[in-house]
Amino acid sequence: MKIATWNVNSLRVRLPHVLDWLSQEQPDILAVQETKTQDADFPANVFADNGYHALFSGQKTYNGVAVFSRNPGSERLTDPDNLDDPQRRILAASYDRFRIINLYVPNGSEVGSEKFAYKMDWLAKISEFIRRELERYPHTIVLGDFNIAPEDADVYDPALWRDKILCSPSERAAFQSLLKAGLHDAFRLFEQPESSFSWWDYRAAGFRRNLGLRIDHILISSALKPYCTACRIDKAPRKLEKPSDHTPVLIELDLK
DNA sequence: ATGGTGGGTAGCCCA
Repeated sequence: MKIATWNVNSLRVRLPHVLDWLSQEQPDILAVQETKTQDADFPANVFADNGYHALFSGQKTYNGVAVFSRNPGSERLTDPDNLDDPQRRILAASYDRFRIINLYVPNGSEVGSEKFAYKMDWLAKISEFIRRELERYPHTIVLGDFNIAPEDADVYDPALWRDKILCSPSERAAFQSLLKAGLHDAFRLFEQPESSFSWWDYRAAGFRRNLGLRIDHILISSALKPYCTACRIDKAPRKLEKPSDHTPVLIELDLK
């Protein structure tokens, strides 16, 4: 079983890349972020034609999340009880053997800014929500664009990024607090190449020079951890013409 | 040199 996450930075623009990737990789689940597509315009029929069910929670211009899956999902949730937020950043749903929680964590702009305060508040509330979900659904995968590089090893130049947005101690503490709820960073369960990143700035030829950060993650619950057999970053889509600035991260689960 | 590029959308916001 293959499960992936990808910030596509506009589903409309990236539709050919997403369809090609689904056809090549044949994942069971693909969670995407930054669809920038309101629900009325979501191209669900295109995915149905390609053998994928789609759940989505979108808005105009900004944000938006969706989950594509071979089998239909159920118990869709977009608005946790403790989070009153018009921004479409979360989509949870249950599949045959596990629950998926797809997150588009706020970027936060700059440490200390109003958007940073929103990010930290959002993270605290989502962390509490995830704690409750884990109690109800022990087999859970939390994945998405976390907009947090958890460790210096996840940053091309840790000195340059020290205390900066995506790398600040409070963001990293929020990430650790998520793990403490009973989740594991699948990427770090396996040996990985050095300088592995999931996002590269469009500016300053970031990808060509591998000036990236690992901010897209797949966290698996303790109950699922024994069944996770691999986790990797697929850099191929980032090499295409007009790519997203993020590239897919995926895990393999051997649930027997 | 607080730059640079890209998406959505119509003069900017957001990443």
